[in-house]
Amino acid sequence: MIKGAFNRFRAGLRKTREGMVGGLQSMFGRRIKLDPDTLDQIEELLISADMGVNSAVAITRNIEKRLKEEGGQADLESVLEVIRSDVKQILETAVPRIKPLSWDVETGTKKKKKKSKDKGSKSEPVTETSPGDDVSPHVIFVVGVNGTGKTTSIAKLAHLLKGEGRSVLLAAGDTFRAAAVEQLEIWADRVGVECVRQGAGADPAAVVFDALSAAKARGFDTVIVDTAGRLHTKTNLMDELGKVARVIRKKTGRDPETLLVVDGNTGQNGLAQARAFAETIPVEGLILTKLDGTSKGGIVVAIAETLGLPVRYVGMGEQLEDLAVFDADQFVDALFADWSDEGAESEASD
RNA sequence: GGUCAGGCCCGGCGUGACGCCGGAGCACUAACUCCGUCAGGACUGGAAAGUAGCAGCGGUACGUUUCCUACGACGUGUGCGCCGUCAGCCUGACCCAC
Repeated sequence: MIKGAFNRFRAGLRKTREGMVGGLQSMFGRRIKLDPDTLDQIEELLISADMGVNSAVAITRNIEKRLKEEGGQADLESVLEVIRSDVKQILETAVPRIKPLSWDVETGTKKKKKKSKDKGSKSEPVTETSPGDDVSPHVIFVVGVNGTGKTTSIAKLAHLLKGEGRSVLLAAGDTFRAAAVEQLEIWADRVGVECVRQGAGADPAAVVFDALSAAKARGFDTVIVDTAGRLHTKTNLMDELGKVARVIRKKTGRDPETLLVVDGNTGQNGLAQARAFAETIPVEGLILTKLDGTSKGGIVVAIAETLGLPVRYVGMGEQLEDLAVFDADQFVDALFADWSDEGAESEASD
């Protein structure tokens, strides 16, 4: 099971890995010397993998330190080791840094503000609700710009959660795009979960409202809400998201688990998207899609570093099974897989 | 099929939001082929005096504008409120029937 996920990471990240690790190798061979030129090249390489300038600079600085310790010269493995542990650290210490402006101010309800944030558990990102309780269902609110793969990811996610024994209800909140509702229904059918819908052009908040009462009445423990794709620059549409989120909170008494879907090929614009969404609603994490076949896998690092948004799930393929819970360890290992295979992984002290 | 709840659609009004365009104010903008004032210096003159005029300063045109102020036109997967038609469509919960 774990091995399977790891292999999927490994396969999906092939291009990123080849670009980065392969680049290092072809640039320097097995030994790397300490001089400004070399460091510049390394930094550039990291940036071109979309890790973000800040991360790249920080990592490069650590490499420099390491090289000094080793007498101005080191082999490829120890440099990779620095990169690897730095990346891991950035991913694991991600803490949300962006709060929606005036989110708490205009809340109509003064219900108990459940701020149960258990960031620690990576293996179980979904806050748990046991099916038996008459607690409100757990709501996963999926948002993102157009064409990032929201609907598909929802299907995969539903599949994944259903496999964990949860009863999942989908809410067809994309009332805008032609045939989006039908598409979600088809997926629901295929996955084998229920789906609440209304006609095209309906108010998404109304659909969600219906879905929540349906979930309560029929005893579903998890509701996944689809939304229409929207450009993060359209403020009125972002407001609409806020409205839906408020409806969810009012109805369930707590914030939904909001996941932002980002196309793994997007590069730096992903940052802008994440920021815009996070400023409107409390985004908890990301689903990074289409990571197979992209060489920009480093964007994970940039987002974690600058916005503090952790990646929760990763999409890497067409199949229903091609969505994996993101795990920093596996990710990093997969990112450097070919080289750690060549022995010397005993050096990994952490 | 019934009850309740909500949404969408149609016509009209008001008020906001956003986008876009226009013009206005502000701001910025002439090293040089703009104006004024022209230190220094230059030129004419024996001198008195005068001439052209750089930098600086003050204006003005062409132009620019990320931001700022107020306005107008157009637009909207835009919020709120109201009036009308209440014909239609969709969804949820509960009940009844099968």
